Amino acid sequence: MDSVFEIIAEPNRRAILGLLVSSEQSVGEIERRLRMPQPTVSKHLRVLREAGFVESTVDAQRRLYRLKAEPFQEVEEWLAPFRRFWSTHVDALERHLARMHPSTSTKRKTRSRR
Amino acid sequence: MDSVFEIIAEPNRRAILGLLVSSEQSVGEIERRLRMPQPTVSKHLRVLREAGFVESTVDAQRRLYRLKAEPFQEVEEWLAPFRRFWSTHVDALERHLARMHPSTSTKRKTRSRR
DNA sequence: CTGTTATATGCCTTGACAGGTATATGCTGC
DNA sequence: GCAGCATATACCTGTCAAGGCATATAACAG
Repeated sequence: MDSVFEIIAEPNRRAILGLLVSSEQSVGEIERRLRMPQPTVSKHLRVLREAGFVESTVDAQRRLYRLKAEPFQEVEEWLAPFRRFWSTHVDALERHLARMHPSTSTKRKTRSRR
Repeated sequence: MDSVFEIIAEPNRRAILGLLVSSEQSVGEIERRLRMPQPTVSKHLRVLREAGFVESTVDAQRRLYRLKAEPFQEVEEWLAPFRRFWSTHVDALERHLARMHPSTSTKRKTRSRR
């Protein structure tokens, strides 16, 4: 598993990363919040740790995991050239997202275009 | 293959997307430039097309592929919360370094957001 | 020391996906 | 129509990673 993209391809890993945005969490908390078996959590955390997405510190019997920045920046760098390209096509994106996630309300001030 | 992240997890697909940043390309050109067997190119293009990363138009016997914007911005949206997180770290680091080495000029790519 | 909680690891099975090769489809010009 | 080029698809196979379950390690409480 070499690239950061393979790491974030896994939905459960993205869920874990999402949890850690707010604050550091113990394995048990992640297990509880994501309703995910403990070995699964540990294994994904291992992958994330070895890829540099997270780091852990010991707190008694617990281990607290928190995010690290670098791999995210790697994604950011890859994305950069495409950003220049897509910024002219914003309207199409909104239609696209509306199709993919019909429930998600776009919280934009509805300036009634179209 | 449901999420955009699984799509871009494949190195050859990222290579194809990279090629298309500059301009649209035919299958044969991609095949030539990436030194990749033609069926492989076609298969990856199919995946990319079905995921909305590219679209094609017919030009005689050739098909010209070009990028589409939406899926990239989906990645962008996922990345956004983490960007907030890491940029504060970077800023903190810069302040730290500024105190330590007041003479050092920060030659950073101008981070155009926030 | 013993039991209990928290986390990590090992083993096995299963499924998905990428590559290779062959072949099919489609368009063009004669 | 046929020949030739460009692209797509079908089929097969190997690989690899994720999940389930059992078990190992580690730190704490008593």
